[in-house]
Amino acid sequence: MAAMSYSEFKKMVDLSKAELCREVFARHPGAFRVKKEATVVRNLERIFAAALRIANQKGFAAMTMRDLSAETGMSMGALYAYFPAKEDLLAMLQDQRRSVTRRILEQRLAQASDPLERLRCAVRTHLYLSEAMQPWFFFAYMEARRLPPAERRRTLEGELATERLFEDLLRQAAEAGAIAARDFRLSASLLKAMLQDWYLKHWKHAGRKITVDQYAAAVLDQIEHYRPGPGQNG
Amino acid sequence: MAAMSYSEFKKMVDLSKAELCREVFARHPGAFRVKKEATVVRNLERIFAAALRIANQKGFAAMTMRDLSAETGMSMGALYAYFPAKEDLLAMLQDQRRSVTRRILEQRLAQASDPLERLRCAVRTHLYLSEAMQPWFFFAYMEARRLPPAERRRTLEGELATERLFEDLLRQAAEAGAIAARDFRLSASLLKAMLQDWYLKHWKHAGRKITVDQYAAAVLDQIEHYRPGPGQNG
DNA sequence: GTCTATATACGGATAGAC
DNA sequence: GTCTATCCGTATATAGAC
Repeated sequence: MAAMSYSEFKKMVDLSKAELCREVFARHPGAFRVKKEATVVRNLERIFAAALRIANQKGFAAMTMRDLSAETGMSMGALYAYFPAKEDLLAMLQDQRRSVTRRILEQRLAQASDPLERLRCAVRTHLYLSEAMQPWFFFAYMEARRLPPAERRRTLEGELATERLFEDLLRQAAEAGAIAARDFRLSASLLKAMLQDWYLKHWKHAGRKITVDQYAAAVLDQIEHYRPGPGQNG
Repeated sequence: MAAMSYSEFKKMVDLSKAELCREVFARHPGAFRVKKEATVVRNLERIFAAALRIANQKGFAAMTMRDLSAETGMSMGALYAYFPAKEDLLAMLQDQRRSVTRRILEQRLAQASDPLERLRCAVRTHLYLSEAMQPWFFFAYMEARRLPPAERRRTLEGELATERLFEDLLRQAAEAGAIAARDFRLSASLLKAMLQDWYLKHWKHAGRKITVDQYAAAVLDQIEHYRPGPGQNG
């Protein structure tokens, strides 16, 4: 498989707002007082967009239902037809991000078999996902603490699973001789930190006109050109 | 200068809770209704420790003054003798972290002149600071959004200044031939992400029994052993 | 399905005693 | 310096009309 770029990724994977909302509706059939899919999807789009915009600016706790009402143009009564409590809106956003990430990552990885290509694919896919859904990823990271214990555990476990995936991919690439050996667990940790910085400091990278493809190249460059051995350092 | 370890760092730099509180008192003379230094320091210790513990667990906005009262054992009335409003407590914590970071980083860097040593010193010092003051750094990162615009700008500018410092250190080390050339600005960005992950995911690293010295070595290893050139990749 | 109006509770901040 | 008691605004959530 040739290296996929972000624009190709976007053509192949539908992460449109409408599609995300349709999935939420499909995954939680009885969760809404409103029953007509088109209506639910249309209003969820407004709610999610507004909630992510406000919460990512001043924090979910500081966002009031009145803020959300004003930003969506919906009344408070109408909002409560789409989630039983404010806290459930938070869980919905977290859950959808996690579900999409896992699904897409698995799909994309299944298409590559060469170890180095799999590693590159995973890095790029993670960055592309967080680019296409930046507000969702930022929100999930910053608000993970506020989840109820059960949801919190699931999010944490998802994070660790992703990290273990990267650890395995690094190890397999090294065993195939494609990259140099190293401390795979610690390297996976550092790699994850770099991937997360892409969506956590999105405004900074955007201001510098760095594209997600350039960022992916820089991260992969750093990983692939690590060559331990007798150094030139004193 | 020989490589400094975390235990040596802690012997030389006093980042005890009492010392931090003494500095806050010294830096804001008229800010407290209570005037006796010993009393202010003793109570600030309790307040800061409790506030960081609660806020880092569930977020500053979700921490109520009643929570803080219970955790400190002080009454609400007493608390308000140490800050005019909840928001000012937030600013105080942010401000003190920023002030300490800038001061210590400058002090330590002034002691090294060799470019590679300066780079290593900066990386280690940043990690050691965030290890010694982990709750402060975590808090500052997660709650930066909630600051009033003026304070917010100062924090942001401090972050960018630190990143520019790392960019310069990388460039100078490369010009001295100590490390390979690369995109210095982007590399500084990635470096910063790795440094921040140390305190953002502190529980994870601690659970894996990674010491801050091991982490520093891994980060420096990755930077110093980057060797672009004809690769073994297909 | 959506709106207006409101019940109910909780949080920040202060007054005034000791 | 610290405590108790309380004021008052504001937040979530709901009831019931349309």
